[in-house]
Amino acid sequence: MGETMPDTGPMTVDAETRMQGGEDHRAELRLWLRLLTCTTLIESQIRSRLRARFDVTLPRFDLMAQLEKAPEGMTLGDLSRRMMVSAGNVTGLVERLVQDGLVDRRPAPGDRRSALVNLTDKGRKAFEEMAHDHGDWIGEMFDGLDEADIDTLMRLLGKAKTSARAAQARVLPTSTDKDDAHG
Amino acid sequence: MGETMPDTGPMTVDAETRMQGGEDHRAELRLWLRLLTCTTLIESQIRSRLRARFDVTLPRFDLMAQLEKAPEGMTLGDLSRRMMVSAGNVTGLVERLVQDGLVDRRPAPGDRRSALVNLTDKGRKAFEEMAHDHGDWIGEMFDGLDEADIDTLMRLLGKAKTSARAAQARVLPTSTDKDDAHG
DNA sequence: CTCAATTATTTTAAGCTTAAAATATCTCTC
DNA sequence: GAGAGATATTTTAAGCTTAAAATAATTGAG
Repeated sequence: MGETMPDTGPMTVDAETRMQGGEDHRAELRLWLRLLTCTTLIESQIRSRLRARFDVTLPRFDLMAQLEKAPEGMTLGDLSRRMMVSAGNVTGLVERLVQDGLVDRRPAPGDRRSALVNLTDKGRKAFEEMAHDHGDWIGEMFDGLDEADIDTLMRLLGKAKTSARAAQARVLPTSTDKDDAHG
Repeated sequence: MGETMPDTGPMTVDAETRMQGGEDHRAELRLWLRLLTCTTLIESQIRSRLRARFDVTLPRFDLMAQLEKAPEGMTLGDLSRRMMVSAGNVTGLVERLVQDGLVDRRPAPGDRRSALVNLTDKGRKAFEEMAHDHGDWIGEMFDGLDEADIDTLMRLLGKAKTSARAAQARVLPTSTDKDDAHG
């Protein structure tokens, strides 16, 4: 099959052959790498600037950012889900933030398993200051994009998000159905 | 100034006032959060599937992926730059991969400070198997995007990457400006 | 009510990650 | 060819992160 055909560049005989049975995911892989590069690039800068100017770590800032949007406080489980990190991770972060006096935790009313975490006054004040600079940094980082670029990215990343969640749902046994006849 | 003006919703006097001196970065912040969500979502799934099916961590897979593209091997410094992680991080990862027999390291010819890292036969074989599934997973994850979506995302994320690097260059005083090379 | 399953959190062990300091080698200039 | 500065890597300390097991409280079915 095609043994005399010369290599004609990216789309070689091998690649075509491979596509008969499975699929080629070259474009998707390149997209994934670029997405990862972008995120890593921005994340590293934010981390390093937060440390340099405020002596705070990015995960602590992220946790405080969640709390700032929740005046009633959040449980550790809420934080874990919103931040998309493990429960044990949140336990440790909250511990250290309590130590710093930036958040407090108290028993949740009505459920003795849960604790409610809140920003302290000190924490709220510190966060506002950091958030102001953080916003400027993000603005600077995306300076090269115009409004239309941002809109388009929001839309397509939304699509990607939905697609990735669908893949996740397909692979997770999903919850409590012992007799899911059709997956 | 404006002391009798009532609060009229999201765009308050405070927000407008703030915009006189500085800028508002609401759209950019939302974009950053969405970018981060997408990356985290995909990264978590890849990490968990790599662990479940191959008992390997994502950083080890990433390091092997770099080596696979470099038949001549890479120094630790090369790996650190390409993977965008610290040098000390690479030291530890290589150590553990050598332990597993997946890579080897030997003195770099001509520079006694450096070491060249290469995939072993075992490592190359293991990587190829993992890479095959990994490609499928990424393909599945971006299943909801068509070709045009992917092209547009590549283009706009490229723009974002350039913009973020520019911000970085502006803040780093010392740089020999070698980072625009991408292989 | 009672017990099994679920949910919330903590603990543990292993590994990842960074920044900064330390070591060793190299390169370039005089 | 010596010494200053640059580069490659390792070490260290602290903190982040996960998966899995353990603990504790809640819920729901019978």
